[in-house]
Amino acid sequence: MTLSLHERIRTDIESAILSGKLAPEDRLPVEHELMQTYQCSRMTVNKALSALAAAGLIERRKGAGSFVGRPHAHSMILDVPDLPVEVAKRGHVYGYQLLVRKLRAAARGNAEEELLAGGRRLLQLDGLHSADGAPLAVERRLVSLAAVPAIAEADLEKEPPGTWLLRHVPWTEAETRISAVPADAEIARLLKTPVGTACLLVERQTWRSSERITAVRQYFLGTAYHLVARFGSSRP
Amino acid sequence: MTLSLHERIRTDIESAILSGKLAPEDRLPVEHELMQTYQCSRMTVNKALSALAAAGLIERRKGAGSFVGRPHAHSMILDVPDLPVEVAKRGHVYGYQLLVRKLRAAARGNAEEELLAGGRRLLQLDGLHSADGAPLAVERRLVSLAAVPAIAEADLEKEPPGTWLLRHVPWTEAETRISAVPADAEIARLLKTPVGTACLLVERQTWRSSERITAVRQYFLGTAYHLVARFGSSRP
DNA sequence: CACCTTAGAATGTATAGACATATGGCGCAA
DNA sequence: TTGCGCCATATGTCTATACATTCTAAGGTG
Repeated sequence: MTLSLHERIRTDIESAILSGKLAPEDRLPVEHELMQTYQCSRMTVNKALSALAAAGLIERRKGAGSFVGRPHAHSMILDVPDLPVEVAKRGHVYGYQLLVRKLRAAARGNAEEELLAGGRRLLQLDGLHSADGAPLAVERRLVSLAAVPAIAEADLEKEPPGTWLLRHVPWTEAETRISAVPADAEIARLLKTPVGTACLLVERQTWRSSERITAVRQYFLGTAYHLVARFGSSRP
Repeated sequence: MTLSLHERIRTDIESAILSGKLAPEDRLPVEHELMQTYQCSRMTVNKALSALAAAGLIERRKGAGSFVGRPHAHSMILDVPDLPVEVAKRGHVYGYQLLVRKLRAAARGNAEEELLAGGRRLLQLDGLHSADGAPLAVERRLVSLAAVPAIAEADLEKEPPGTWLLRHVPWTEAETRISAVPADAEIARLLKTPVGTACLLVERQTWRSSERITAVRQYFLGTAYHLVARFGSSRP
């Protein structure tokens, strides 16, 4: 694989930074120096440096120069896969069972639900995810009918609502909270596990622009599931 | 904030994708059409499309065209904050206590430890994080002396090793596993909680290129801590 | 009908130049 | 000495063009 010139410039600088030859806050050669070094035009140098800046490795300041960025943006990519797909990838047979389907108003005094409902009704969907027939997770989901009227007619007996929503409703923003909680009586019964078992609790809300679409709480059997987040380029 | 032209083209297409106007696999207008639409040169269009491709939102195929990417959408940004900073941000007083500091060889037969050690010794660091004096998390960390010889002389009594490493050792890749486990006897004793309490277990390994730097297991008191991941721009 | 060739289309890379705009340091003046 | 303004510096954006590379589809040939 022969690299193009701007890729070569980019990787040269990248490895200088990663190897420590260039330390954080160090100043990089200015564009005209790099033009001379690589005997190329300024646009080519610019493309390489812009890519590094977009990746967060360097910081460019108009009028001042280019500088190596502070150690790291401590943020990683968290894969939040579709459960059926993820279970299948691990070699198990995925199953879903709809437990509760209920059209109702937002609970009075529950600010979260009232924001989600937006004056109209909510669709509550409780369900159980399983792998090879064994319970994996139980979820309670609320969907805003104001935002997604079409879901009232969707067939959600076999297909989990998360998957349906993924395919039918584009969202622009989402927030996920991850914590560990003991299973209460109801969760324990559904997951066929003792009360108090450690569960991974995933709470997620999604928006389209500023309109709230759905909120979900998923309780995973702690020993049977984990999330993975990555930073970096490689791929195991 | 007035956007530059290539930024405007980029955000226009971006919002068309996120709003669903452009579906995955859809073909984008070709560069010459966009030149006409925006009355600009091809380089400007190219810059916008290249940025979208770098971000993974679109895929460009030489000779064929540009296409909206597969919904790689559900990967989110997970903040992996420095614990002292995070605790302070929540308005508590952070504390750290080093429990064990031990230079040792990799455990025989433990492939993970042997890979990390790389033929040399490991530094084992066990410690307890607390907020307002109450135990928050216990961690066991192994650092490769082959990769980070300098840590042998570091003062790690007050400053947690994670913070020291963040400041002194650049890493290029990291992987985090998140799961929920019950506290065993030792963890429970250190966290001053009953055996079996639900704990959030965060396991992280970091590399510089292909050289392993450190591996850590952190047990968080489930009720006292949570992680947050986001997708999208705004939101508190 | 199956296969090969080929022309056109679309992106990839690179050049040379122009003007815009933010920065920081130097020198001049109060 | 201090403060202000100017200017050289460096990046930001954009143009117009050129040629390379790869894919697609049309059309011809056996």
